Amino acid sequence: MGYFADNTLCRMSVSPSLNPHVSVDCVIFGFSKETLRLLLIKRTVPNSLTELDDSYYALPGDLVRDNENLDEAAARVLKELTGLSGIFLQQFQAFGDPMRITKAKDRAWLQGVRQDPDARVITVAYMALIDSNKVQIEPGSFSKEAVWLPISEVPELGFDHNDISEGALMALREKVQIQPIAFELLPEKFTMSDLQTLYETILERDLDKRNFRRKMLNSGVITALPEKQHGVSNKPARYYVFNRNLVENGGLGFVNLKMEGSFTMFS
Amino acid sequence: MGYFADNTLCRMSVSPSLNPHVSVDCVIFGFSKETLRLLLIKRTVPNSLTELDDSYYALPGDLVRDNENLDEAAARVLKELTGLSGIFLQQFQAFGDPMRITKAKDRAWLQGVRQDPDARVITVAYMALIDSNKVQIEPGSFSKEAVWLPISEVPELGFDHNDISEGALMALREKVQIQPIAFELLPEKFTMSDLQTLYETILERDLDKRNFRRKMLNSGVITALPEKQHGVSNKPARYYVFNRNLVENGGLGFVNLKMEGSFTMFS
DNA sequence: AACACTTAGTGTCAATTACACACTTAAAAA
DNA sequence: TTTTTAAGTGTGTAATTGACACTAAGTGTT
Repeated sequence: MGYFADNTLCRMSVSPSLNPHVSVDCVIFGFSKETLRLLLIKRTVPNSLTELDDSYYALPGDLVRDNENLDEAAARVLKELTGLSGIFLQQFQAFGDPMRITKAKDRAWLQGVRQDPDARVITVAYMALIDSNKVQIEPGSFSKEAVWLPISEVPELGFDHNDISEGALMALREKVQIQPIAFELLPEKFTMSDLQTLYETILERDLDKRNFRRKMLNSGVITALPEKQHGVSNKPARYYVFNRNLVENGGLGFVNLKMEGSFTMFS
Repeated sequence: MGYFADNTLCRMSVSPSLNPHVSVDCVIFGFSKETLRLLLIKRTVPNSLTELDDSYYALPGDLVRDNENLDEAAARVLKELTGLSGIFLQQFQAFGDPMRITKAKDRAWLQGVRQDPDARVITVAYMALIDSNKVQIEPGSFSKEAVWLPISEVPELGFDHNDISEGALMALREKVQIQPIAFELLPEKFTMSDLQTLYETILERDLDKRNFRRKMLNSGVITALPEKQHGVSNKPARYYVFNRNLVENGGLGFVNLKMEGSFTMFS
């Protein structure tokens, strides 16, 4: 009933040509087994009319509530799904094509879940970077099932979520070369090889081992630990940690990881 | 009456905690007299209750219509105000704080203009880069008055438009160092000094003349014309043009204009 | 105990790029 | 003719990039 306390809100729909809804969607990246993955949820169409194939994958997302801002809404979605907060979460683009919702399955799902299944929804997309080991998927309000799928194996998703995912991946590729954020995908302690493999995976290109080490160490964004690997059947690798505090407090100056063949400026 | 053709739309407000409206706002940059400027509109509060000071500046913007996507809405706002289309226009951030509309003047203005003045509005912000000489301000639907104000003299704006403007400026500073977009702010033909002054203004720092010329010329993004200035009381400067086609067709590879003191990667 | 296997870890040199720096040139105005 | 103003030009040093191959330290096998 509290919803109706302010009945002016009901007038919102008086000018329907101007009234799309707003949601947030989270493109959640993880990295395991040398593969970039997305955390996707499985939706089952309620009261399905079609006999077969009535479930599909989608990005976790939800409508934005009145009492929260966009960042808060995205953080809420992330927390409800993974139980985690304090995660790297960055808005990257709003999607608002009026034709976003055309697929039959999408409409069927909305029919069962939304008050107004035909309303146009504009979505603000966020990307999250998670150490996927930390995630205990909570079979919560969004979905009974959530899975990490390699980005190369992401199937056709609901709505325009394929577009959104691809946008996120492109944004990640760019950001990773400008800001030291890749670390968010690794555990606290990681080896230099872990880090290099991660960069290679994101950028889809090989990097020189020695040059990579030199750059990373010179940049000052990581610190070597005394500790090494145990129980590996080869020379044990040293562990490193990301200097989160140093980076966030600007103790390092600008750190830029540029494209090969790029042309840089200025004096 | 057409508004009510689909009465399901009226149900949108049945769950009022989920239904913000969506607008676009344009941060329109221009460059003249060696100054970066914003194109702002003056809004006069209709049926003003307050005696004095019933007008204020704001970013041009409008609610998004049902039949257009976000980019189209932004282009429409830009065109209605300036008469121009085909302008550089890029989404940079969505703003959706529930407390966006708290100022008395904003509420007063909305009261006169919107069906539901109390509705929460989420706005998708765009930045536009214009050669300000091209603009013939059309006293159209948005405003009787629009002005170019130096960014250093932008007053307190309506809503959260100061935040949005600052966000746009930061985004511009970053983008200008990654992509050759500054040219959008200059006329077709410009001198090397024009270009350098523009960069210096945006980046708020001095650049070395010789290094700047060398970099720009080596980058291949501009071409020298045979033509020179006339009627200046000093050595006439050569004119250059931006190689728009070459850049847009990727004929140049990546062009990156980096920060001083930056640290780059990879091999 | 010796050896095979696997991944970690290390240094140098050549080429490119960044950065700092000061004088000459071309036009108009005085 | 001289003054004034902004345009235009080159070099040397330091820093960074990028290419490249062998040794080290463990485990598992024979």
